[in-house]
Amino acid sequence: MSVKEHIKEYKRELILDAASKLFYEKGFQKTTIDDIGAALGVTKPFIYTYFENKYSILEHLFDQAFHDLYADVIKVLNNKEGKPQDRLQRFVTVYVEKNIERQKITAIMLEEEKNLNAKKVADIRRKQREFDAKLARLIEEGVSTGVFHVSDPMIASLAISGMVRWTHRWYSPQGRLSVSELTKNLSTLALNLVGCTQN
Amino acid sequence: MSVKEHIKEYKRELILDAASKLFYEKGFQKTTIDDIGAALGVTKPFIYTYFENKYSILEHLFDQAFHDLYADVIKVLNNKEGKPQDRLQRFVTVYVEKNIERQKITAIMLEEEKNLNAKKVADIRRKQREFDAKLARLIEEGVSTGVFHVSDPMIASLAISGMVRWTHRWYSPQGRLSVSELTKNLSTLALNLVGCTQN
DNA sequence: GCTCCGATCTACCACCCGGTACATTTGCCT
DNA sequence: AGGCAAATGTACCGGGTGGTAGATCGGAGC
Repeated sequence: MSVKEHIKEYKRELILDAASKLFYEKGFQKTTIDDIGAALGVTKPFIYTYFENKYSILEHLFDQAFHDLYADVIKVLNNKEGKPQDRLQRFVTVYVEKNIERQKITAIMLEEEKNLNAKKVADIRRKQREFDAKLARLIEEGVSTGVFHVSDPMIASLAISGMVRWTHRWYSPQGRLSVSELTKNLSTLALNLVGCTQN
Repeated sequence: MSVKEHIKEYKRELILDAASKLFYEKGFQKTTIDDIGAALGVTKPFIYTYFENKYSILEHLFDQAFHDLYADVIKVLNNKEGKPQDRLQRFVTVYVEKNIERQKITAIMLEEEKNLNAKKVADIRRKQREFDAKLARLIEEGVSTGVFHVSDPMIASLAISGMVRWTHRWYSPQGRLSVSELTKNLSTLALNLVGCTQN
């Protein structure tokens, strides 16, 4: 990639950053392209040389999110080394960390899904289901080896996801809890939830 | 209340119902007053005789939601009869039922909060915090009587709320689970989560 | 059957905002 | 330095949508 292309890519990132901040604060529909421009000290056509239209900014934000939010988490889920209880603990830790680290985009993904086209929504839903199924399978392993005790691994999987993803609504880095205290607490609660009898 | 006023009230409810359906499907900003009118086979000025403006429809929806979503749940939380584990189980059951029963409005409350004014948001946040604190207190009681085992009741409270509220994203009445199976499962998971050692 | 009043509709306005044509500037290459 | 292309700004358009004024319809009471 040439220097020029690097610069172009960097400008795209700046736009995406400004947009994600505004989408998080005001919502997609209520932020105008002029708002994004103003945040960068730039005018509308600047934005349009880097993105086809307003919708495409949101779409890129979702793509970026899936890439650097889920990549690591899925890696942890796919790593079959260690006992199920250790794997679950590692998973919850990374999942919580990622959710906090990228709180804005996490919130946007939940709140602005309606503004995506049907194809993109279907794509996201599919990835989400795969993710949930992977976690369910991990829980199932723990059940079959006798360390976890739940009657329905899929529900437990969805319960854990809900527990983790809800953090974006209440956790503040300025609050009484550090991220590591939070991850420690939530991974313990997750192990409780699946009825883990060993550590 | 006179017959006339009853009819007026009924028409307001019809508008709110149509609006909530559309807000759920398309989002607040993307649904027009004409959309709402069309859904009712009626024109724009009809809506405006019952609501001051578009925003006020959303506000009434939130008020209604707090009234008939939280009223019963808070009642259960306030009811101090029985052992903590029974109370927690009752709470989760009712909370899940209400979330499913009023899935549309539950989703709207999470996704459209940005469209409320600052005062209303502050009001909602305060009610939410009170709610979370009440649940935390229940968990704390269980901890102090030795049936629950969590290090931070507030986090456990928020974890349970997340677990329950997430259902609106994945539960479908057409799916494999009945509501009662769901409530049974989730209340068990909640008891696990708080490390309940008795039943 | 007539009148009056309230409920609802027709028709319209005005503004906001996504998007674009074209002018202008900037900076790179020779 | 000069010229050229790419990047960015100025100025504008046009559609969509919240909101409203005044016409019209319909029913209750006499």
